[in-house]
Amino acid sequence: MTVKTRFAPSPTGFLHIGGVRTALFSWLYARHHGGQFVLRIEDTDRERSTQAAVNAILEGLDWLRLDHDEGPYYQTRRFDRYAEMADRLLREGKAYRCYCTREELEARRAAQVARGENPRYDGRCRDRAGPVPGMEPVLRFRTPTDGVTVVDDLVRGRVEFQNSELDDLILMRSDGTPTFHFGVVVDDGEMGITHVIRGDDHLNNTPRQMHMIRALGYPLPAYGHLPMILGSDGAKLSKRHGAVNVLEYRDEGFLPDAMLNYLVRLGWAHGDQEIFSREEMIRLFDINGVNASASRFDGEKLKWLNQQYLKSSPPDSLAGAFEWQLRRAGLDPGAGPAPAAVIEAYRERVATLRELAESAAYLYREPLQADDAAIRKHLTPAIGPPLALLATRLGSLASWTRTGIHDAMTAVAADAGIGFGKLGQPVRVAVTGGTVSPPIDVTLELLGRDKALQRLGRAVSLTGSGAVA
RNA sequence: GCUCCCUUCGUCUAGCGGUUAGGACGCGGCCCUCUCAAGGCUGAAACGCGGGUUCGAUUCCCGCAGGGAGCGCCA
Repeated sequence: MTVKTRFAPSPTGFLHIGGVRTALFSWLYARHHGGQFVLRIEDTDRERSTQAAVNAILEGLDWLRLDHDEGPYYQTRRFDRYAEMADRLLREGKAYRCYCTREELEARRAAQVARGENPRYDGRCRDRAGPVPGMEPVLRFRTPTDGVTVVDDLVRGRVEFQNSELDDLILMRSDGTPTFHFGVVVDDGEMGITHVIRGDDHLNNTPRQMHMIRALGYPLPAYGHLPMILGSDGAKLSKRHGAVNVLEYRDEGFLPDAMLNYLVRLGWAHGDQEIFSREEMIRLFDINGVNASASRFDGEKLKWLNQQYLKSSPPDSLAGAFEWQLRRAGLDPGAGPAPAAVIEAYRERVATLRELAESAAYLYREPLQADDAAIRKHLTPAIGPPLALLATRLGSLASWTRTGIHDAMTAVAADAGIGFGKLGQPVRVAVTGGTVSPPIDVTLELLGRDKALQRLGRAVSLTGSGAVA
C-alpha cells in the first residue's frame, strides 16, 4: 500500500504556524514513505471562506516548498458528489432527515448542560414518520448507540470512546450544502487517503468520522493526531505572541528551511540533533517518534536556527531574498556592493535577513545617516589628524583590499601613537555612522574606495568643527 | 458540567526498570577581540503530587492536581 496523506486547511484566514507544522508532518510522512501528498481546500463554509485566504495558503506552502502531488482540490466543486453519497446513506437508512430547529436544539443543549450531561443531539428525529411541511430538514448520520469505538492513534496509542457518548452529526445542512465532517469523510475515502495526520483538536471527532467511513464503505485510514503549538506563555498561540502567520516570518527575513527545521523539532526529535536539512528530515522522520504533549513556540530558538542557516548557506543562494529585503526597506540593491559580499560579512552578526538589510543599510544609502552620540564620542578633535592621514594613505593604495586597508590603518595608528582600536572606532563611525559593523578593514573594502574616502573626508571636517564636544 | 488528551531544566527535547538524568535555545562567567557578533571553555537550572507493581522506578499501573482540546446547520 502506498502512503497517501493530505493537508486540508479551511481558507478562513492566513496560514497559521500551527497549520504549517501539521502540513509539514503530513508532508514528511508522505515523503519519507515515498507516498503522495494531497492538498485539499475545505471551503464548505461559504460564509467565511475567501479567495485571499486560499492564496495565502498557497503562497505559504510554496514559500516553504511543501509541494503536493495532487490538488488543490476544492470541496465547493464537489458538492454534487457529497449529495450523491448523502442520498445513498438516506436510502440505506444510515442517515435520516431531522426537522429540529436551531432554537429547539439550543434549548435542549442548555438543559443538558444544566443537568450535567454532555450536550448532544438526542436523536428524536431518528424514527420520524414524515416531513414537516414548509421546513427544509438537515440530514443526520445514524451513529451506533452502543458499543465502543477504538482509535489506534499513531501518536497517542489506543484511545477508546463509548458510542453512547457520540451523537448524530449533521451531514447536509438544510440549504443542501455538506458539513465539514461529511466532506472530510467522503473526500478522504474517495481520494484514497491512507493516513490522516491532523491537529489533536480533531481527536474527539475521529470516532464519529470512523462510523461514517464504514457506512460509506471506504477503508479506514490510520490516524495520527498531533499536539498543539502554544504561545510562549502556554496559552493558545495568538497574535499577542508575535507573528502567527507564516508569511510574516518570510517578511521578517526568516529562511524557509530554518522555519521547517524549527517546526519539526516541536514534538519530534532524533536524538540530540538540532539541525536537519530537508533531506535529513525526510529520511529520519517518522510519526512514531512524535510526542503527544503540546509544545510552546520559542521565537528565540527560531532566530538562533535561522542564523545557523544564514551562516551555512552559500551566500549566493541568499542574494535574492536579501535584495528583496533591501527593497522592502526602501533601498536600491544596485547602489551598494554585491549582495553575496555583504551576506558574507554580516551573516554571523545578524539573525535574520531583515536585520541584515537594516545593519547594512549604510552601504546602500546616501547621504550617510549618522548617530549623533557616536559622533560626539568618537570624532574628537584629537582624531582629526590621524583620520586625515589615513584618508591620504588609503587614497594612494594600489588596490582596494582588506589587507591593504588593514596595513595602512596599522601604520597610521603607529604613527599617531595610538592602538588600532583607538583608530578603528572613529573610522567605523565615520563610514557607517554607527559603532557596530564587521571588522573595519572588511567594512571599508565593502564600502568601496570612493565612498570610504568621501565619508572619511567629511568626518575629518566634523572633528575640526564645533560639532564635537 | 460531560467526554477525550497531555505532564523531564524557564523553553524545545533525549531517556524507553539500575544514568553523576544527556543535548539545544535562553541566562551567568571566562577566553578570543578594532566594535558587534560568531566561536571555544564553563556555571546555574528538571523527572507535578500520592499510592501501588518491583530487589530497584523519571521510566509500568491507579488516583489526584494542573494544563489543553472537543461538546454548532464552524472547520
